[in-house]
Order: sequence, then structure tokens, then C-alpha cells
Amino acid sequence: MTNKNHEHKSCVSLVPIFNHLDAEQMNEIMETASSQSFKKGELVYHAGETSDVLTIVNKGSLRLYRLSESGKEQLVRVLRPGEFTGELALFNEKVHENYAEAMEPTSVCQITRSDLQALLIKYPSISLKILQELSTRVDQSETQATRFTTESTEQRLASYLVDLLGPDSQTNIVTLPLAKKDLASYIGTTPETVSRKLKELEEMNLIKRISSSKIKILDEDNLLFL
Amino acid sequence: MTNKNHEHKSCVSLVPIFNHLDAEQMNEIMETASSQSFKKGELVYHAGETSDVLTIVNKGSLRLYRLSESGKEQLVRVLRPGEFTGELALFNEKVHENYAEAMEPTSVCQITRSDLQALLIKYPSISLKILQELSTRVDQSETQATRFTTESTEQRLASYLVDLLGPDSQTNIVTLPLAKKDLASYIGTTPETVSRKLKELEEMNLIKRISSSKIKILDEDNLLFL
DNA sequence: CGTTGGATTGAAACGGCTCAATGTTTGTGG
DNA sequence: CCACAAACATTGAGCCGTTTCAATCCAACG
Repeated sequence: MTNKNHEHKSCVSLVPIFNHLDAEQMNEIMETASSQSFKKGELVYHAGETSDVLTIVNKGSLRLYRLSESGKEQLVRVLRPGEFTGELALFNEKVHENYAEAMEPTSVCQITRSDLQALLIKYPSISLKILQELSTRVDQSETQATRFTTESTEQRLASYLVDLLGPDSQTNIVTLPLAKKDLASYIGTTPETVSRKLKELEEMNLIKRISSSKIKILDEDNLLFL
Repeated sequence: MTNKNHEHKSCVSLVPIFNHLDAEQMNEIMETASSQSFKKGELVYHAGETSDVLTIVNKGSLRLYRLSESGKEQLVRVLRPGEFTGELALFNEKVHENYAEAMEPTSVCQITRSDLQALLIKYPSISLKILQELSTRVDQSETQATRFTTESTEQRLASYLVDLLGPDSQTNIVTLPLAKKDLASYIGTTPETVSRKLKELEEMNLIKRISSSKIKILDEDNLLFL
């Protein structure tokens, strides 16, 4: 019986969007959110589908990707706990353009359009959080698009590695969070080219491959300077 | 004396974001917005600048672009009356990543962070409008990024032309709203290649060039099918 | 221990860019 | 209204980076 509440609690409490609310407000939101789980490989939604829910990742991760006309796949981004998707269908009543696929066992919570709109009206500060998130995403996507047309594959790979590192790092070792195939798709190239370019970067003594998914950044400055 | 009010009125009345509000609310917003004009080529803001205003185009148009590390320019999009920019700096207190340049004599109106936040709290429906706009922009930017990596230059040009046409068109004639240089940058190529590809499309009887900026779409289906 | 899928490497083909020459408009001043 | 300049558009040739396809290598896993 408390099961349902627990589910809701675990769902919402993690979400940065609602973090700033007090316990009472949080409870109200929990009432409106529902929880759902997906096995690895299952689709939370797919392009062409309509939907009226905002989906927030609770545990696990979602792979957002698009298919071009020709069927080629483009990894758009990966959603981690606390991040959300579905805003296009939700706010614009359009069909999804992305596919959202669980990369591992993943649980999400979902809020319907009408519930969310009521919440936004009642607690306008929530919308500021969402606005923040969306404007960040616009920026990231535009940055990515700019890189596709103005930088070489090698530069994009180097930028990606440095981005992974972040400003604060002791060891200078990054762990690739994506399969090679997805990494390649994300930076707009092929697995073969990723392999070749990593090799080149290593030969230039800019990086060192520790294991298949661990890479030590030896020279951050020159990686960006390429 | 009524001068200032007129300026405000002309400013806000055009803006879709606020369209749904009643006259009294509109008046209140007018009080908080300020108006500014730019000559062709002037920058409304530039990358690296901090700012705490949302900028809404009132008349004219703004060219939003980025510069890559190497100095290459990427046209991100063009803002027409009613559209806004500045959300990254405003909601996230980050520096601008884009340059915003007037393409012609242009007037904008601006609302400061604190004024806007107050408005959002007071009239939550405004935030729904902004949410709509931002989620649309995320979608557009992701679509653009996907095209860069999954489609050929020829396909991107063709898609661009068809997008210009829109679903409703009598004549099937599109008017290029951008200089060739900007068009090329927008679709991620060079003016030379645009020229060559337009020629090829014409030789395939998919389009017909009427004048330098007018193009007749002869075969929309096959343009997308390339 | 074999099988299967991913990662690497090689060779060849191709698409698009650069640079340079030529052609075409546009606008301006005589 | 014409002439000329300056900017822009087109075309050509050569080059370079990346993809493709195929072969091989490696590693994880049943």
C-alpha cells in the first residue's frame, strides 16, 4: 500500500527540477507523477508518436537518437537521472522526432500535460528550472551543430574527450560513457575513423589509451589547439 | 511624453509571447520593457558578453551566428519580429555563445532578468509560451545537427529549399531570405558548392532558377528523395 | 574452447573544399 | 544613360579528409 507512495517518492525526490520545493509541494507533485520501468533496449517513445507526458529519468539512462531519411542513426544525447525529455510533444503537441531507448534497466517518471500545466501555474518557479534546462540544451545542440560544420573529425573527437574530462579532474583519466558505435555517431563519424583518430592522438602523445573505455588525457591544451 | 508609451506599445504588442494577455496585463509589461534600435551590421550582443536581458525582435531581423575556434563562421539562425534570444545568459547566467547582428535597421525590446522573473511568477502562462518556443528551437537545432552528419550537402540544400516552400504554396516559388554566403554557412558548406549544387538540381529538372534569389520548385518529392 | 560481435587496419573511391580564373551583376559618378 | 569599378556568383582543377568495404584481430562469454 505504501508501495505506490514509495515509488513516487523515489521518483520525484531525485529530480533537480523540483528540488527547490518544500515537502508539502513535493507531496502534491508525487501524487500526479507516475512511474514506469524499461528493460535495456526498450523504447520509451519513438519518432512519429504523439504523447502528452514529460518523461524524467529516475534511474538508468536513455539514449536519444534520430533516424535520417536514409535510415542513418544520429545519437542526439544521453539522458541521465534527473534529466527529462518529451518537451516537444508536450508543449507543442507535435509528434516526437527522437527515439528514446533504455541503455540499461531504467525507470522514469512521467507527468501529463494537464498535470504539469497546473503545477506550472501553481508553482511558477518550476518553470524557471525547466527554462534553464531547455536553454542549456539549445546551447549544447547549437554548439554541436557548429562543430559538425567548422571542425574536423579529429578536433571533434578531441573536444569530446576534453568535455568529458571537465574542469575538475585529479587523474586526467576519462571513462568513455558510450559504446564506440554511439560515440562515433554522436561526434558525427564512423567507428573506423574513431579508431584511427584515437591512434593518431596517441601517436602525438596527446592521450594514452589505458583500456578500451579508459583514456588518459596527457595534453589538454594541445588537444583543443589541434 | 506619450512618446515613451508608444515606443513600449509598439514593442510588446507584436510579440506572440504576450499575445494571450489582456490589455491591463499588457500595459504592465510595457512598463518593464525598453526599446532599442540598431543599424545594419551593428551587434546586439557578442559571444563572451554577459547580459541579463531577454531580447525580442520588434522590427527588422537579427543574424545569430557562432565563431569556431578557428574563426570560421556558422550561421545559427535568423530572428524575425516576435522571436527572441538571450535565454542562455538570462536563465543560466552564462556568457553568450552567439553573436547577434542586425541584418537591416532593426528595433528590439528588452526585458531584464528580474522583471521577467517577476512577470513569469505573476503570469505563469507566459512561461508556457516561452517553453513552447524553446522546445521548438531544440528540435530545430537537433534536426539541423542530424542533417549535418547524415545527409549530403546536396540533400541539405534540397531540404532547405523544401522547408522554405512550406506546406502551403500556390506558385512553388521560393525566395531565398539569405545571402548566398549565409545560406552556405547555414547548411554547412561554401558558396561555391551551393552554386554547383543548385546547378545540378536544375539539370535534374528538380528546380528552376528564376532570378538570383527566386527559385521554382519543380519536383518537391524527388528533392526530398535524393 | 569455439563462437560471435566489436575493434582495428588497409586500400580504394568519393565528396566537398580550396584556390584561382572568369563571368555577371550592382551601384555610382561622370 | 553610360562606363567603370567593386562585389558577388560561377566554373574548373587539384587535393585532402573521410567513408566504405573487406580482411583480420581481439576479447568476452557461453
